[in-house]
Amino acid sequence: MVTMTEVARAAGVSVSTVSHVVNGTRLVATATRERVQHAMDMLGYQHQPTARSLSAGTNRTIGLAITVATNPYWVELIQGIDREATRAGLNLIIVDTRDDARHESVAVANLLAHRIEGLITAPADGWRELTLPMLRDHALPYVLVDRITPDLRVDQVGVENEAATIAIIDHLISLGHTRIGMLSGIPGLSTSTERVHGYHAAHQRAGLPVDPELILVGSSTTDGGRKATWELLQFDDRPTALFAANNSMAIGALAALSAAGVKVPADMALTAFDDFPWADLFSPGLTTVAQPSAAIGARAVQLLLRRMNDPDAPPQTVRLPAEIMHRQSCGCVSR
Amino acid sequence: MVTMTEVARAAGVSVSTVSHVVNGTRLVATATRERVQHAMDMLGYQHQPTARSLSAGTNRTIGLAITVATNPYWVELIQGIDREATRAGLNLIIVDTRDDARHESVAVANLLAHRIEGLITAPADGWRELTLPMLRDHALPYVLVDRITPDLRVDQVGVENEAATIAIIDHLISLGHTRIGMLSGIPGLSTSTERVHGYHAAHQRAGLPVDPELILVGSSTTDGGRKATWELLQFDDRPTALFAANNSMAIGALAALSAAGVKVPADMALTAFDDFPWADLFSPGLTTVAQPSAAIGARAVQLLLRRMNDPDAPPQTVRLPAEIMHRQSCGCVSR
DNA sequence: CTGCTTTGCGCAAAGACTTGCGCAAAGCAC
DNA sequence: GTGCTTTGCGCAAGTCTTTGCGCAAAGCAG
Repeated sequence: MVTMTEVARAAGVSVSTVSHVVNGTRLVATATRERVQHAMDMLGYQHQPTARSLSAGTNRTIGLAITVATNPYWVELIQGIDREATRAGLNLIIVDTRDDARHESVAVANLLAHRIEGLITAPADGWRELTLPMLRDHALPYVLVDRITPDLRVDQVGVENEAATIAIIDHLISLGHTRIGMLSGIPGLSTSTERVHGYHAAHQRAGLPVDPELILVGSSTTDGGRKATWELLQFDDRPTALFAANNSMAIGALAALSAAGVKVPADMALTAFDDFPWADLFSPGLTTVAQPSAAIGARAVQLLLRRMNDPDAPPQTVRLPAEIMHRQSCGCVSR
Repeated sequence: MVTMTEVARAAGVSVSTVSHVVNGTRLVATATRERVQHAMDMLGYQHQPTARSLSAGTNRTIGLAITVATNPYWVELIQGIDREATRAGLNLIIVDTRDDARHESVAVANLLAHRIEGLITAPADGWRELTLPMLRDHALPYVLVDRITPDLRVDQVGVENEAATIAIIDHLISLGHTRIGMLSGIPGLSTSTERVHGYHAAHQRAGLPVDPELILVGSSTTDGGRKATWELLQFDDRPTALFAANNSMAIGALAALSAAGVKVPADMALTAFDDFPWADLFSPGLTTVAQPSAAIGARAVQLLLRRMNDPDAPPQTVRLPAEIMHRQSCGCVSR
């Protein structure tokens, strides 16, 4: 492996000078700089940030701890983070948390061992007990994405769950629906509770009573969505519209409805949180709430950068607006 | 940050002893070892593999360079690699290649900077020119997954594309189909060509002629699949069955067929490569070729381990068998 | 008790890089 | 020409860990 020492010898300068041209940390005469550059090219010098991090304690690398899941929302989030990190000159390395607090903590320990200087994470349930203490021990700057913890003073980015839910429920109400079923996500996650809040708020605003029986837990899975939908279909006083709090449950709902021979949107209107690329390939096309995943990711990187530069900055919670993608399943017959 | 020096002082031993108890590299008297352990616990010592890699040149970390995509196949592959790496005591860090050779090379350079000791990658087109030379320069052990390059003597793992395709086409033929349309993937990738080979081989074996017009490029995307299907529907002598070479194209096909009012499987049988969780939620359920993604990932890790231990071992190409998931879309009315 | 082996541990160099300090040369005003 | 400021660069210490070498103590056979 070719080291700075060799480059220095080849260029006839000291290693400190080589270091300074590599990092641009102090002025180096143009002629000297070019000699060094040339020597590096000749020898094929490869910088070793890992050694730098030893002495300088910095390597421009941030970590992302997230669950690697098939959900397009996560994938776009990761892509958004990756792109923004690249733009900011940061290296990004990713580890899988498996959405499990125990595994999350070992994954983060792994990142820590690689001397990351900041962390972005979509915390699993149990994160506060297992992972957070490690981050504090290391005084590592971090920001939370997707899942917001309101009672914690930390930097975090998510979508406007409540407002978006209100908007879509509102839409259903304006179409004349008064009994709207809801399939809610994994209990305990902030995203789940916020969406339920939105459901209530929309009803209240419209002066409509909420029938608590219409809110079923679908646990964010396809199977959970299917079962919950099936239950709703058993009611004497069936809902006429359905809102699934994420895309997997929506797919489950779709399956249950078609199995039961319920026509969408004629017999039942259907809407969902989370857009996905083939949402309009179903017939009818699914009306969804599209999260700005990439923007959320980018914003997370920016927050992290800010925190890395100023550890004492006041913590910030950012909410990005979502967009309703009108298709056919809601029955409003647009396009 | 607490270093070995501090632990050593606290335990009243030298740093070398601390290092040896941490790594188990030489015999340390039980009493001493316990003192050191205790000191580490008290001080909350965190090992710094990055510093080790400086002097010892090893840190037990491997990298994964892969495209972070919504395709469930990739996701399961990543999960398989992650689990097997954990089992083997290896740390895994992931970077996104965006399935683009240029970006892939910077991502790999990033990994290299973190002193990984091995790499698993699903190479993008152009990999041989941009990334491979870097790997060779660094003498880095690596293994390829998913995409097999037959003319390169390297370690690689993939699925039996040809055999699996033969099996599924055979199934269609046995159901009486003689004109079978094929939607093929991104041209140039080994997976694509192998599946086309399988298509031909199955026909040959059955003594059936191949009509080249029936093989259309769908480029592995939903949209490509839809367009190609639409074209096939225009033929006077329409195919009676369809085989999509990946899941995205299958979804596109499904969309095109339903838009055209073609009933599956009555008017057109449909099968596809790549299973996905909600394949049986469509009606009819999609008959697919399921790849053992997790097993492929695990195997890749094993191959890498072997190569890391023995750089001169003969390169190995591993093919894992796929499984046909019979559902309704093929028209064979199983279950 | 002597001399040899084994067991247990410390010393110090090495590994690749950064950076505070300080020196020398050049530039400049007077 | 003199004295002061810039500009440009080298020296060497420091970062955390590993490991070859070698020393001391303990164990043991004779």
